[in-house]
Amino acid sequence: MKLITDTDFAIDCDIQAPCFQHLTPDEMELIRGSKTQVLFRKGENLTKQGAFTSYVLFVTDGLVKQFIEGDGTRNFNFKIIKEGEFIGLSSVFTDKTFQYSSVALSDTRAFLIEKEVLSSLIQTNGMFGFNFMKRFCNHQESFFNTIQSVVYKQMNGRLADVLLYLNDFNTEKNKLFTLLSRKDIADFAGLSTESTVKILKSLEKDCVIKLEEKNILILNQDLLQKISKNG
Amino acid sequence: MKLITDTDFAIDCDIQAPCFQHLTPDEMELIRGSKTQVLFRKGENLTKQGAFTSYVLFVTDGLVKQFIEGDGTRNFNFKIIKEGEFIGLSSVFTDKTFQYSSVALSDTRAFLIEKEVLSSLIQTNGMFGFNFMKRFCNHQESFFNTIQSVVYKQMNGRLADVLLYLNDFNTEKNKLFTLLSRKDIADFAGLSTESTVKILKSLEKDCVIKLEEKNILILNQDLLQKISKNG
DNA sequence: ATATAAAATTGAGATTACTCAACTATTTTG
DNA sequence: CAAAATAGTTGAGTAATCTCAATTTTATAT
Repeated sequence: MKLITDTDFAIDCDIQAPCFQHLTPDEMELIRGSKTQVLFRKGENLTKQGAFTSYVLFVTDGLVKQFIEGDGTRNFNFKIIKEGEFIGLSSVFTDKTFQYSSVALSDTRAFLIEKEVLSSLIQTNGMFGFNFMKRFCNHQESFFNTIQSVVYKQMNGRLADVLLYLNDFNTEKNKLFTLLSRKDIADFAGLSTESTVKILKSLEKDCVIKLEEKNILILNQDLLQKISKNG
Repeated sequence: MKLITDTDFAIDCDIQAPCFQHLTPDEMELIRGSKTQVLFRKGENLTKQGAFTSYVLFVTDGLVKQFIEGDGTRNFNFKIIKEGEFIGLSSVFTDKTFQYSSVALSDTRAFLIEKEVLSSLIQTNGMFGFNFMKRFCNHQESFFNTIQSVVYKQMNGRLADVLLYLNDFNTEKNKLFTLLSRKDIADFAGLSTESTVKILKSLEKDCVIKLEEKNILILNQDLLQKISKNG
């Protein structure tokens, strides 16, 4: 965890983020004064489940996985965070401790904003507050899909869902799949690593996907969506 | 669905609800003007998954189950709502349609508030907005527990979790368990009805619970909590 | 009150997905 | 670069949970 001294870069970032648009210059200055930018190395924790929350993170570069820690051997991965997204929003309103852990999948830049500052801005600037909450809601929406997948579907459908979800983050710039282990993918689907490997291989045999080293290419998106529905 | 004309009662309710404390008299009048009170009979839908959201509900009396609709034969019940709680808060910020269904377990009184009114209040009255958001967050918090239970635990642990959760609503006035079928309980735990019945019977044999008609008495809360942990 | 429908219960068998063990491939470290 | 550690793969056996069918109980309607 290394501090970045280049404040120009940091200031650029917060000005560009759409959620900061409704702030007055004074309010913007308040944010600037209370934030610090941090570089998280691949594998480092941005949040730790159970730890006290004193700040909110805003990711400006990199990829992060969010997960619920289980009994030690198992985690449940529920979200990938990319640049332009917040981590730990609920701490502003209610949480004393983080409900989940977050780990950088690649070197990740984020700035940390004291939650008291955000809290007071939300209360004094209703427009900012409303947009901030909008963001928070969007975060939560995906939980319904996650629960649907985990509760109703079985192995193939769940893994299909996960592949489709992860594929959206698999760009030229950031090849998400190459950053994830088989266990990571299994933890997204709530399956054992072995089952995950077996299904991946079987999907490859059926020409739905192509496994090249760690990267995964989706060859037949339609079929994968069908598997997601019927699973 | 029958309109209640007794507005005095309705006005009493909104004044008493703690979340309406930070409103000015004018703002309160805005709420009064935009709301209508409705009586939902047992079994009626308060919200229907997929339907357009035009209002938020505030329950003043009765018990409601919230659930995600599955493939037709299966639902996943994730929450019980009692008096003093909102339904459909996220629609104020983002949702065009309801993400879940809600059905009255007993005759339920609720008032409906146009979401545009709440939306503008949140933006003009930051304090109200902040408290409103706090409420919304508390609603969402339980999702982490739900996911934990569903993903990590097996039958006994999941059912134990569900019994402990439901038991908190099982008061003298409102005997929740008598309003729930075995399938309802199964849908909370994400189990088949048959498995649920078998575990209930086995818990009764071990003197952890007592089944009297539809009501369920928890005899050994500590043991149930242990089962929840180890399951 | 009786007939009918719905819900609860029970057991047997089938299915799903996991665990374990062995092995191979890849990555990391001295 | 070699050795060790980690990650990925595969198959066989096992455990968990579901499905189905039969039966009993409870609720509803005529």
